[in-house]
Amino acid sequence: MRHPQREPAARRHHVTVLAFDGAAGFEVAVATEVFGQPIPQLGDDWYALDVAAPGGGPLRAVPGYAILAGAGLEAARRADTLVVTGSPAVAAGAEPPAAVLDAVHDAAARGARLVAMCTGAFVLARAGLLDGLPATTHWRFAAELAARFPRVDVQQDVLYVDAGPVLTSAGGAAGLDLCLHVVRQDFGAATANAVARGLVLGPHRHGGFAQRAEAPVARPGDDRVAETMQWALAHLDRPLTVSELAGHACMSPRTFLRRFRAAAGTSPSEWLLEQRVQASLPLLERSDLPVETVGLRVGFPTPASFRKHFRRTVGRSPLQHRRSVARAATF
DNA sequence: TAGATGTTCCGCCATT
DNA sequence: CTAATGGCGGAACATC
Repeated sequence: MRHPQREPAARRHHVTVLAFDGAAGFEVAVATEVFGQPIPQLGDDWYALDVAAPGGGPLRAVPGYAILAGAGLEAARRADTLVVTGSPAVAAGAEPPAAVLDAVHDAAARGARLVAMCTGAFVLARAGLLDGLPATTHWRFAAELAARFPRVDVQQDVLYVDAGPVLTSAGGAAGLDLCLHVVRQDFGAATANAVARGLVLGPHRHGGFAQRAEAPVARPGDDRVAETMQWALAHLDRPLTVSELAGHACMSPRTFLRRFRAAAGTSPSEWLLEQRVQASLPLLERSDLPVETVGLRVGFPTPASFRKHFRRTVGRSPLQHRRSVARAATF
């Protein structure tokens, strides 16, 4: 399942989201949004998802509502990937339910992949499954995690850590990044991007996909692509061709194209267009430069091409955008 | 608006 | 044997 771009999985990849009383509802929601939404283009070659809780049925969630788990913990026995959610209580020192720890142990023994978001790391740590491994959690709890589980190599200030079979993420939205990272591993960057788009997750992840995050899993060569993306961002104003970028990455254009798509999920030219449009936004919003000049600054040689691509991604013309933002700013 | 010209990018395949 | 590479052709696309 590591690099399934090769061929479709023979059977569906089973994801079980494990939750218990006092669950952090947001974590459960993030996992079910990413893994539980069908992708029409993929049909059955996609995840099958369960939400499992001890005994099944309703459980109190933290923001003041209930979650109705569709399955009991026995569902976790089928899981290829077990998403372990936590609760504020376990972060504060409460013992996770024994049945939950059992399910986690069982999954680990079977070689299932364990994905913990935020306080879920405390559950894995309590199960002893993070010993000797790098892991992370919400910054508010990182010191607590390190103090209580000294054998865990707690990473501060990262969005998520991929330590092979055990993955952990920081709090809140970082869980989304981790889940998308998992999708990317299983189905490739293009599919992960499609899921992100479906969630209307902004493309404005500074520096592009491969840049953000430590991604310890990055394959050799991804850094050269990432560096080249970084370099391209700093030189958007000049015309950038694929062969130029490839040269910068010390690869043939053909290989660069392949690597780029694997890392970013899109083609260099499409990515460049997106970056150029993104770069034009602050100039339109916070300067009085003529539209043509803004276009030139971000690498659109003619106003026509600037307008066209701007409209395609933003949905309105550069001038319309400037005006609507200016109006918003007066309020 | 139509058309000439250049670019991109992907399948194919021999090579490493 | 597998995996990655990079050259080639050509369709699709962008540009002026």
